[in-house]
Amino acid sequence: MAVKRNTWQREAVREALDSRDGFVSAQGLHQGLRDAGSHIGLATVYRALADLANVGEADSLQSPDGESLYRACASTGHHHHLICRNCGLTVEIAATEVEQWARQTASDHGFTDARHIVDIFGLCAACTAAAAH
Amino acid sequence: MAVKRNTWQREAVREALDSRDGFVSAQGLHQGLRDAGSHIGLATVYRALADLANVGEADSLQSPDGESLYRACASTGHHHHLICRNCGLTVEIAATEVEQWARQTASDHGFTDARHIVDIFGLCAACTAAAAH
DNA sequence: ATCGCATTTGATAACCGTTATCATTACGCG
DNA sequence: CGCGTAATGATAACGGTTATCAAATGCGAT
Repeated sequence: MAVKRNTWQREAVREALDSRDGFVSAQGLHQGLRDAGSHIGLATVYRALADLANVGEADSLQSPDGESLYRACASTGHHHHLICRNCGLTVEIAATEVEQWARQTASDHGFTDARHIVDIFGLCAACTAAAAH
Repeated sequence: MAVKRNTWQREAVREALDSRDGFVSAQGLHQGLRDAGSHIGLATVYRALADLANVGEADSLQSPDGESLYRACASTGHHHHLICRNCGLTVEIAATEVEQWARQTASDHGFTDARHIVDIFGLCAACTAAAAH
């Protein structure tokens, strides 16, 4: 484990992730890769995603029903998401103020190594209209 | 299913939830009830918690490792939590500013019916000290 | 108070996503 | 080219949640 090797599988996962706009589940990504003809294994997808998340190249969050969702992450900066609970549309939101608030609040209470979960679930304009009829 | 019946089990779950300060996992709550001498079943705890969450008497969130956590929801006001990822210590934090920010951000993007998840996970002072030696 | 019946309960099995296992493959360096 | 070792992948194990279904129980009607 001393050195990370460059395998085509890892690249495939990275690319597949980049090519998607919203969040994808590990299984979804795996399915997509298989459909595209790749013989990549499920376990490998999980490992690759976990690695990407560790290095900071991907963001992960838990969907309301317990799945882990991943998303290619603009390398710099940490941002949050506004997610349509109906169609899955995802909007990135910069939240500098919230960042600061979170850090501040955590240290006010003596907490260290603070990570925060800040995500907003709602109905996007389109789905709101569709639901209103 | 037309009418909800009042069973002692449902009450037991509600009270057990009220008596706890932070978030509890369904299994944790079940364990606690069993320890307290109750013969309540695991499935029932899950059902009761889901019901409470539906009615709005409880809030639920997903822990980073995929468990569903529940907490009694103070009827008035909505607040967030600072949770020690090691010992589970939970501190309630008022977040008026964040509330407002979330609502604003959502509507800025045309989203409606916005709920937000805002929680901070970290290491509390005690656990930080313990981990540092 | 009692009856009747539909809802709820509870032990367990099924489910689903994730992680571990371990023999096999193949990257990377000399 | 060849070796050592990390990565892969099929599958089993795992843990939390949900479904199943017979038995128990609340609740309105009597």
